[in-house]
Amino acid sequence: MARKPLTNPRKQASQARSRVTVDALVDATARILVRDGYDKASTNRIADMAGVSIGSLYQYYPSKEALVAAVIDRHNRQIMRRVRTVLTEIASLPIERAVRRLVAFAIEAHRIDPRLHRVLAEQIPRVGRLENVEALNREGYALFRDYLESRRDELRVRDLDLAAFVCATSIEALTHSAVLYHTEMLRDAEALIEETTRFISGYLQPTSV
Amino acid sequence: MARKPLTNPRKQASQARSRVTVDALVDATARILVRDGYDKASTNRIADMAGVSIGSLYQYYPSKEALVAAVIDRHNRQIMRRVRTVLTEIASLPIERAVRRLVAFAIEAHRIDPRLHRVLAEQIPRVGRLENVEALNREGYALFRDYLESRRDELRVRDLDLAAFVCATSIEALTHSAVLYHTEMLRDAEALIEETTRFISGYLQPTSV
DNA sequence: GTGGAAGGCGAGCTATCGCTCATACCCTAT
DNA sequence: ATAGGGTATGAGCGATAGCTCGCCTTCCAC
Repeated sequence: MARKPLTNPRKQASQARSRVTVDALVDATARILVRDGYDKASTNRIADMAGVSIGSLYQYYPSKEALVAAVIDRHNRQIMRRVRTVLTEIASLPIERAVRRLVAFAIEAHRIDPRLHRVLAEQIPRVGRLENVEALNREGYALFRDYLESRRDELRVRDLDLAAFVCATSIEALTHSAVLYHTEMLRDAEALIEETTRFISGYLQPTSV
Repeated sequence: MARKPLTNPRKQASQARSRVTVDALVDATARILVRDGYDKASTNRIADMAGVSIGSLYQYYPSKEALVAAVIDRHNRQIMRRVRTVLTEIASLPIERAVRRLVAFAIEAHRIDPRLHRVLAEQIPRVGRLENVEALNREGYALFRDYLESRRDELRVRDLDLAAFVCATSIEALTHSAVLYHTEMLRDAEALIEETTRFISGYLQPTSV
């Protein structure tokens, strides 16, 4: 079951001029994915929108999948940078406040570019970037697990790995679903944040109320 | 923003012979989606696998998307039938037992054909079946909400709609993720069910412990 | 038993896809 | 100022996609 299509860049751009080209290509790929979807995102069209010839495209990326992978990787790097920042910020906060901050962050993050987020979420599996994404997910769990570890004696949960999985997966699903499919909920985002916080911290803490 | 590609069947099969043909087409589409993915699922290939000519394929479905939509609709009907059954079964159960049953069911349901479930989940948006799926989701929420309503005085949650959304989304996300991306968790499925049940019913009930 | 509708067939059309390659321009180190 | 690698170009190739259309077969009401 050998994976044929190479999804890694072909060569590094070394001069400033070509770095512009590469950026334009990745940007154009993202824009077309959002505007037209994966099927309509042909390499010719991407090159066109980037204002670059098809030949140049293939200088840097061996396939359409490689371009999509580049968009995914870039997006994930941005998200993970934010995630790390937030998790550092909450390190010293008590559980409920920490959870509230995390939930608010998750909503913000989904709101940045919901349509790109959605298209990428859909395309990740077929571009073989699942492993990378899973790796980042696991990093996220691990970071949150560390936080839980530091508050262990305030928790009622036993298995911290499991708890981190439960919390992270739920927060992501709830915010994802609310932002993408139930936008009416965001009219009162406070209520959503409040309820989710109660949900999660009620699970973690012995009995808050 | 008119949707061009028609995704509805072209005509109803009236004779037994043609119903067989239509079934074969939908089956073949599902099998090819699972085996080769959406990109490789050409109409020629589908007709081939169904043992039917492309001409016949286009008698009943105007496009590849329509076929995928047919698979999605059929799959969703099956799932929803089960969901309704389970929600009827749990109607008389106390909260914790009801939630446990629901969680166990969700895992079962995801395990039936995980790969088909996954491919369909990925393809739903591009086939414009989102509305249908959302409608079914909402039916699911509503049914669960009815259950909550019947146990209102045992609950500590105020907004039942919100609570139903929170519970349903979380259960689906946790079981989905566990079955598709963290299969190692299923080695001890009991633990997962137990924890999720604690998670959800702890949120719903005043203070169980 | 026959005529018309329902069903089935598949060669082949057009469009577009991903991608290559021969050619030419730009930049920088010497 | 020039050599030579880095960069950019786009016509066009072979493959395959979705899909049509003219024709044949099967079914069924009468």
